[in-house]
Amino acid sequence: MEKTYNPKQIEDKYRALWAADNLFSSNVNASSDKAYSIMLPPPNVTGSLHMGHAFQHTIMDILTRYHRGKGEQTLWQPGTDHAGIATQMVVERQLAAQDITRHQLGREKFIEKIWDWKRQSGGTITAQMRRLGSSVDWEKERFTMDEAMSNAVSKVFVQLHQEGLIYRGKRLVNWDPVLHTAVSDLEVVSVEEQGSLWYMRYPVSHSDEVMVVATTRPETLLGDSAVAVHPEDTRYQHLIGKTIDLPLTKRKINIIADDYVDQAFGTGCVKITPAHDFNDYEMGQRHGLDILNIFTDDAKINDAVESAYVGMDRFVARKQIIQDLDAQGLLEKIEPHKLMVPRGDRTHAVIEPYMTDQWFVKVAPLAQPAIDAVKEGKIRFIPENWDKTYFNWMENIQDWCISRQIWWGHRIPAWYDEKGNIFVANSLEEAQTQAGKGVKLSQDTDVLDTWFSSALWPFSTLGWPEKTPDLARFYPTDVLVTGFDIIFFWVARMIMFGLKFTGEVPFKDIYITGLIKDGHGQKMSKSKGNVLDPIDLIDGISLEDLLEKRTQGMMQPKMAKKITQQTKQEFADGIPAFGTDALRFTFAALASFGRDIKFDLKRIEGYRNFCNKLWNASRFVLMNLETAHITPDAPLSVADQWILSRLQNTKIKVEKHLHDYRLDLMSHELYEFVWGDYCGWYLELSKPLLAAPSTRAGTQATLIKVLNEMVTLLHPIIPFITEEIFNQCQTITGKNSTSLMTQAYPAVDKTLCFEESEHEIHWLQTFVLGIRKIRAEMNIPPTKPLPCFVQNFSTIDEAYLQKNAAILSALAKTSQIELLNVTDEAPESAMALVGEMKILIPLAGLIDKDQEIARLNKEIGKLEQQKNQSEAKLNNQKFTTGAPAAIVEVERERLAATLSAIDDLNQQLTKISTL
RNA sequence: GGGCGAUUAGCUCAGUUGGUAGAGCGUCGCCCUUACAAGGCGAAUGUCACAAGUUCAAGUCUUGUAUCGCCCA
Repeated sequence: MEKTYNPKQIEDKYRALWAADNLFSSNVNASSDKAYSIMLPPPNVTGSLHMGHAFQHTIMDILTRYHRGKGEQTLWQPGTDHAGIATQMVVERQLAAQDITRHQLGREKFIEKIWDWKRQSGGTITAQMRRLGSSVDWEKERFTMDEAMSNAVSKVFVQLHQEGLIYRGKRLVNWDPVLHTAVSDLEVVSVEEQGSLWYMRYPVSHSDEVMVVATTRPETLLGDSAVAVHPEDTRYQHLIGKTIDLPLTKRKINIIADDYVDQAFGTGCVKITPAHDFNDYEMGQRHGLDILNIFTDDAKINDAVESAYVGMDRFVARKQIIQDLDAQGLLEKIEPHKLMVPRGDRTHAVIEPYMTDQWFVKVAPLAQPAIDAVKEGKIRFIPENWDKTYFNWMENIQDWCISRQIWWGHRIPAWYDEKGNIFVANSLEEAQTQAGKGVKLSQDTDVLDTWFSSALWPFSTLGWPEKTPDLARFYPTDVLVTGFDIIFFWVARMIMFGLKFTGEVPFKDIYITGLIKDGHGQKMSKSKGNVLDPIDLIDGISLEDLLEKRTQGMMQPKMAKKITQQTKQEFADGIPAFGTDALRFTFAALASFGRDIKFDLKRIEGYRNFCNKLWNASRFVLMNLETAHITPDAPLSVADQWILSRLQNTKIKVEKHLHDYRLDLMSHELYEFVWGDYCGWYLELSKPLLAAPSTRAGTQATLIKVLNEMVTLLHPIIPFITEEIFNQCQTITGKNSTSLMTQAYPAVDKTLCFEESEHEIHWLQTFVLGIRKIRAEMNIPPTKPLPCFVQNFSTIDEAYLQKNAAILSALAKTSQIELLNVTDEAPESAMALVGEMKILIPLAGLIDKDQEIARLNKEIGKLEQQKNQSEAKLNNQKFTTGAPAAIVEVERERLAATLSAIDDLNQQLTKISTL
């Protein structure tokens, strides 16, 4: 083995091996009586793997590999999402580079282009998943636009329509005037921006009075249907019921009262524009107001209202209207005002609430069973308080706009005849049958929201609506691993559709992960230039390349400069190659239940070091056992029993943490065991044990046994390095297996728990630590052999001393250990305690007297504090009578031990001081 | 405005049914000891945001306050 762990070489090797032997297949363990399944939240096919994916994929892979190792038939279902708008935009942009628009190309040709593109570069993300070692069943990979998936979509649409749960209607939707389509709430990002509040004078009809109306959007004046005030607002009581002569138009609008109006905002009068504001729309419904749409599809003023502004862009119109109002003396004032501006996440255009014909899902009837499923515990959120967010949304749920005015996606299975009658059917043929022969039909031009097909993902991927064996075996799935940002848009909809169409929940657990932020807690984003590519952490990247990546295609050169500066500061030497395993271990270790996870390079460096540690421990074992003949049933030394016992303990905890989805604690447990117990103590213990013929065989067997189990336990987290170690060890273990992946996950073996050995090794550790401490504080080199005495020992101490003489000499570098009677006069020494037993290291020119006095004083000081605490408790009668007897007893023992130690140290102090 | 969350070592975070506050990184010493300097040995560092309450006992439970964050309207 190499002296230093080198991830690159081994990763390529095992990726190839796993693929060649098809070890990720869900056919593995087919005869098991248990099945386990996870659906990968299908990533956007246009996308690439970001840190959030890598994080969640690591979690899913750990769960998958663990259950596969447990012998369960395990499916991790992969696939990608067609991502309607995003994908369409990618291809449109490519066409734009050649000066072609999609309209010039036509719908069919354009869609062909998209498919071409998908075939070419749609595999980016799956290629990256392979780099991560994600053990998904590639044979089952699906794409939401696959034929089978599309059929499922159409079937669901038709059935919901038949049941009256899908309808077509005119409603306000989020409209992207650049893309010319409705977009979902998820695709709208509201950001606070600096705007203005315009105070406009609205003249009351047949009166000299004006009402001053404050608005952030003066151009919507054209579409005003009313002015509203609070019913209890004393300022305006006399005006309710009168009308306003709407400026710049020839229209009259009513003054109405509605308690939605906030008296304190602006002047307490609001203009109501039902066609261009969601709240105004609601109020319009309550009061039967006209809905007057004043915009075209690209947010220019239309001709619905006769005015001078027809054809103007909304922002041009705004300026003009302000100017014109001002000219007429109708502008009272302008105040700077911060407001939330909704923008499309792709186009960055200001989103308009816009009246259009759209298809909707009537959600309320579907929502109730979905709420119940969580309430009844059929589905469990982890961490559980996410259920509150879920309920909060589900209980106030709105109908879902599912149509999009784009070309890429599942086309709505609805046809119109020339009179506008609608025929919803699975195919043109069916629609034709409904419409009658000879009737000319044309299909709806809209496509479905991508989330519509995603909502079917857990069962459509398994073959639904067919009753396939996969569906029977793997549905409901076991856990959904996802972020909280899509609880509404995806998670809730899967539950609703799952229950509706399969009668069962789509998954039993929902593990909501935190969000990966950068080292400063900032969200990673292209525009901030703080994105980390997981692949760069694996392979490493130079500063130059990183700068190039982060500033490429920046809109503002100023930002590019700032990003360059920041990046240079943070990654002065670029990023070293940490390897996949280090990255995965880092993700596991970070997977606590917090909401934000700050990703700090120092962490991954630490876990890379952990991999190196594991590597070198294996190297040690291999070097020592190369020529050994392993006797599995050789008698075990105390140290062997101890490490085996610790191992069982570790396995118990690992299982528990895994079942609680606490991968951070799971990885921490394994980290401690490997680094602390195995490397820190056991390997050191094994050195003298291997040297002695009587213990050699047992230690050889234990070294390899524990190492082998260790890598098997770690394999779900760090599959590559463990696979390599496992394979290198096969000559010693005598196994002849193709892959660690086929090995059973180690179970707890209660017969290997040795309480007494744990006790003995604990004694030994205290002994060694005591001496090390004296050495360190007295500046005695760790290599210098020390003679020492022990005094005031029990029979157990004596037995331990005798048994462990060789080990103590190896670990504490004692040259000899001499037993002294209590009555014997000890030489001038530094002292450490192991329980009641004193370890004495003769000063004899080695140890500075003053230093030892200082050391003892410090030690005594600490113990005094402890003594005071214990005494305070025990002197409190309420404690001694009120607390459980066992607790009181522990406290008593603690005090006794402390007092005895103080006593010993004080004696020693006096002794040394008087020398 | 409604909901959720956070506040623990210099930094990033654990802390399981209340029972002596932990880890990693960083810092400070001493060591290139044949598995590992990507390492070893040792050390220092906390009014657990604040206040009150419950309790024999509170980082942990209750209430309130402050600061910060996220989601929804």
